[in-house]
Amino acid sequence: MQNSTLTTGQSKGEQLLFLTDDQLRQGIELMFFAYRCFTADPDRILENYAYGRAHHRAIHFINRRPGLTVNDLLDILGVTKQSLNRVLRQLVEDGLVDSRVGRTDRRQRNLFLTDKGQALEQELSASQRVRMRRAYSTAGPESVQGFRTVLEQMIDPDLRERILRMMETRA
Amino acid sequence: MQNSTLTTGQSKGEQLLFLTDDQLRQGIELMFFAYRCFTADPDRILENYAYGRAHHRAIHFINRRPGLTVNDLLDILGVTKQSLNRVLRQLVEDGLVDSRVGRTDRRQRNLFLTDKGQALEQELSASQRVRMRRAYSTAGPESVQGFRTVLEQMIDPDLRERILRMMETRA
DNA sequence: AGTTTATGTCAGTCTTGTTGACTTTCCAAG
DNA sequence: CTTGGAAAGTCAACAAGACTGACATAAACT
Repeated sequence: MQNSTLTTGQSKGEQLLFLTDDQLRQGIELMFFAYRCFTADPDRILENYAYGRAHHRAIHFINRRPGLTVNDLLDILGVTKQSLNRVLRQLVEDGLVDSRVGRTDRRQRNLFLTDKGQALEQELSASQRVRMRRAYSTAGPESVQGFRTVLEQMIDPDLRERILRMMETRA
Repeated sequence: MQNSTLTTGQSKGEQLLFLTDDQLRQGIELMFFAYRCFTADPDRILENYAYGRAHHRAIHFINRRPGLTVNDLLDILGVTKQSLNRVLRQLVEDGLVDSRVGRTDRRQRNLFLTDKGQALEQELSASQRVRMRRAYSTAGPESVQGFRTVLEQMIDPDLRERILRMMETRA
């Protein structure tokens, strides 16, 4: 009975045993727990600054793509402008983010991290990289390749395309 | 310059190139986007029932370990009892969860899904399993193994132990 | 009998998301 | 040059879901 519930339309060949509902459910739980640990590190740091996860995300992607517009960021984060604006205003007020009027289109705002912002970004991402590095090196390169492949496939195709393009065109 | 920032103490051998800061950052972003897509499916379903992600998590683990106590669930979810209680009370009121007084220790409450609860669980987890199955089958068994290995390593050791034990002792 | 444990509850706060309405700025098409 | 609409910012109100702290109750343990 155990581990034998095959998914619809799957033959019982050994090569497909990783698609049982049980295996899928285990993957689902691993995602839940891993993500929680993954966000716990920066969350602890953010407490000291009275910021939240939303601030972290903004800082991360501004660092990733310096000069991106508010609309770009909205697109990436998938939240409303009102929600992002609250966070962004704080970061600008606190001198972590520089919001410059667009040169070609002056309606737009190009976002940059200040030195202070970069310092926090470094601190936050360092804490996550420590965890990733440990997991990667314990698991080994082949596992990491598989990890990346599956995660990519979990992302909606149109979003995946945008992300992969973003990752290629790195600073 | 690109993709060449080695992490502290890493030799430049090809076998360790997957530990550059860039690679780690890409892993971090993949986690962010994949998790968002991963939760988007059940979130859409939950809207129809006026429930949130917290309800989903409770339902998931009650289904996973029928008869678990409130304390067990608190331990797994890592939230406060006040936070869980709000959710649990709703689920009991709405007839999705059955809270029975413990037989050996009558202070405890053993939690079970009702038929109605199981139906919703099925609907929710099915939507996630569709995504997982698609990702798994596209990526292939070797990638899935790597995916699982890395995720396990991302989880704090003590929590990891408990989870793996939970996965083994499946219903 | 007193203490600890498991659970439940009330009140209040915070972050982060939402919607809706409105203004300002500015580009571009008519 | 005027005007329509897009981009951005702002204000207000609200909800979910996390938190803390205090307190209640029942049961079990010592």
